[in-house]
Amino acid sequence: MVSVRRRAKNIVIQLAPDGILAVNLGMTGRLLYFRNGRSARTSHPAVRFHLDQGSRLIFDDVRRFGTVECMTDAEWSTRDVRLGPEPLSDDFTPDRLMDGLARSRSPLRSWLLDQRKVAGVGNIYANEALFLAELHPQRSANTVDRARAEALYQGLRLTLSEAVELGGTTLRDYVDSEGRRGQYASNLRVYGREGLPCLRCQDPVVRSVFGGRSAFHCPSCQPRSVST
DNA sequence: CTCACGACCTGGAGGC
DNA sequence: TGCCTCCAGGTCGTGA
Repeated sequence: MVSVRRRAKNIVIQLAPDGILAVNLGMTGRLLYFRNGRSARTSHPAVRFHLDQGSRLIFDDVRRFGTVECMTDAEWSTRDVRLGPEPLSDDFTPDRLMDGLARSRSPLRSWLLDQRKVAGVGNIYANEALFLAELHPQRSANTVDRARAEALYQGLRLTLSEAVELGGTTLRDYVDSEGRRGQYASNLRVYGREGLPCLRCQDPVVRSVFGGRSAFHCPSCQPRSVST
């Protein structure tokens, strides 16, 4: 192993002299590291890597939606280029976001979940960013004006940087390689708060389902209509 | 091409 | 206690 990095929702492990191990945790996957001989407490181990001096790296996944793939650097590159920009990187700009939104009639929440448009945004952070930008999750992407696109850009950057700072969001299963849970769940502004007061206006948060998953929004702060 | 929807899996929570 | 239904952090294939 030479290095470990992240691209979108993939943990990218660079092997030498050529080769990539790409791990996608799916919804319940965990990549757990156990030092030399430490007993490996795993619930649903799927892949075990035996490393130097008795330490192990174990991919554990209850729902088996996660994947571990081995490929060449070239194969990884062809996949990499199909992914959208990293929202916390310099090549993600309000202009680029605005251009992407303008080309699509998808609901905003669906658009944000599409890894080809923006990389690494999941359902929780899509909902959070839309709340910060005061945009309705089902509003068509191409109806967003420049000012709102800027707000969504800032919302994405703020949400993701805060969440990274706190080690991510653990609703139930997620832990990092040392077994630590993410601490961002208690900082969520709208996700999972159905019926609870909006943090801006106190009106109750509404849950809806489209695209097969839950969306949360404040009907007052995030109106569906384009006007207002 | 874009978009909506179902499928893939398992287990925890809550209702009766 | 047990059975049933609903729900879940993601991604991919199909078909309109």
